[in-house]
Amino acid sequence: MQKSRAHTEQRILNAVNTLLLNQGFPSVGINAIAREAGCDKVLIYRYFGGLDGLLERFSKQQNLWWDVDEIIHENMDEISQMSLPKFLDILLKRHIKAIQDRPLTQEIMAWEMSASNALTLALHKIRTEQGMLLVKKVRLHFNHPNIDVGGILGIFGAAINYLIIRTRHSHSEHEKEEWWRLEHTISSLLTCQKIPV
Amino acid sequence: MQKSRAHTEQRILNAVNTLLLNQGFPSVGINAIAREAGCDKVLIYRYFGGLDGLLERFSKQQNLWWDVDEIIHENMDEISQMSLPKFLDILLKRHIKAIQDRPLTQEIMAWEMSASNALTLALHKIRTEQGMLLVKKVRLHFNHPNIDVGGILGIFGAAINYLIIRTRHSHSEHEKEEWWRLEHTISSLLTCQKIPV
DNA sequence: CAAAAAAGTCACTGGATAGAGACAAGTGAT
DNA sequence: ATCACTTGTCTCTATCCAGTGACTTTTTTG
Repeated sequence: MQKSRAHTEQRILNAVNTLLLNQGFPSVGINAIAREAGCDKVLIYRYFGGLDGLLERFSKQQNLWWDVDEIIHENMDEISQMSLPKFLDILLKRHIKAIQDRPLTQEIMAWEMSASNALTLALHKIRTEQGMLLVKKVRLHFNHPNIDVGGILGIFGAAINYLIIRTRHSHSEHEKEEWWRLEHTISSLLTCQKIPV
Repeated sequence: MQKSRAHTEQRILNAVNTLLLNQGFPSVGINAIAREAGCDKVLIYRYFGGLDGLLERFSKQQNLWWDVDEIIHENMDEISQMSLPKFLDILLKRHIKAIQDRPLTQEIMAWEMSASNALTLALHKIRTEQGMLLVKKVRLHFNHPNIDVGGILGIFGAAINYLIIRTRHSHSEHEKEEWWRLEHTISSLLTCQKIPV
């Protein structure tokens, strides 16, 4: 084991990752991280200035949220041939996939429900920023000023986040079916084909 | 201070309530409860068999969730004059109010995101039961077999829960407006008046 | 009134936590 | 090679936590 600050810092950062994924956020503390990293906890204070500094650094080297290009990768022509509901439906499906692919983000979103720290703040910031960018971009292509695109994406996004967080540790076969049902219901609500008056 | 088991038990149960509301679920432990109740923690073990037993008793004397009658108080005639979307919209607005009126439930729902215990299990049980009853009752009045009433209520319910949990400790004036916007967007989505193809 | 049962107090164990200080070992420059 | 600096280990304090056993006080019961 070499004596190099860079390597130790990385081991500590990796320990945060491992602990969050395997034990969940309640286990993330100075002692547990040092134990997992195989180093002394005093190094966490020296190198990162404590847990909050560490989490802030950690947040910066992680890809915690989608950016707009991960959610919209059509060109202008393809978009303009679509209806707004259809397009929103696609965006939400990509949002689901993006969050499902980020178990770390799921854990931090769960953490967000009970506490505030450098990690949850970083997540909140990037999510808000990208959310506004996304709405702006959608607005650019579809001119329906009386439609609350942000509100619609916000509601379905909230529902998706809630369901992902609550089911993040159960991996039954039944679940795939549930997610399929969810996506189907979202599509129905957006495209309004299913509810007769 | 009298020496009566019944009174002490009630003081302990009240302490759980106070702690959950004022300090949040991370503070709910044997020591803190005993301190708040002004008694020795050994009594919690004797009377309730430990924290889990206490939480189970606590859950039984609380009104943690709506029952169907709190959500549907129309008679059959009134319902049959309504459209299904309009009716679901009303149900969801009542759900919002019912949860907003139960700060204890909000806290337990937040707890649910990070742990499982007697309280979260009790909440999960009653919520599932009442949810199924509600869907059943709606189905009774509106015969639209191809509409996934449970799915629709599930999605909007999830969104509402998520937003309530995340904003449960911030009481800005701005928020009332946000909730109004939320209800408005839900109405739009259900009644499908706002999204042209 | 006296004995038994219940209610309540106190002190302890064993384990975990967040910090800080003292010290040893390695590294680089002169 | 020596000196200064960095890296890393170890120890110590002070709290907090859940849980248990021994004890005293009060209440109930015969």
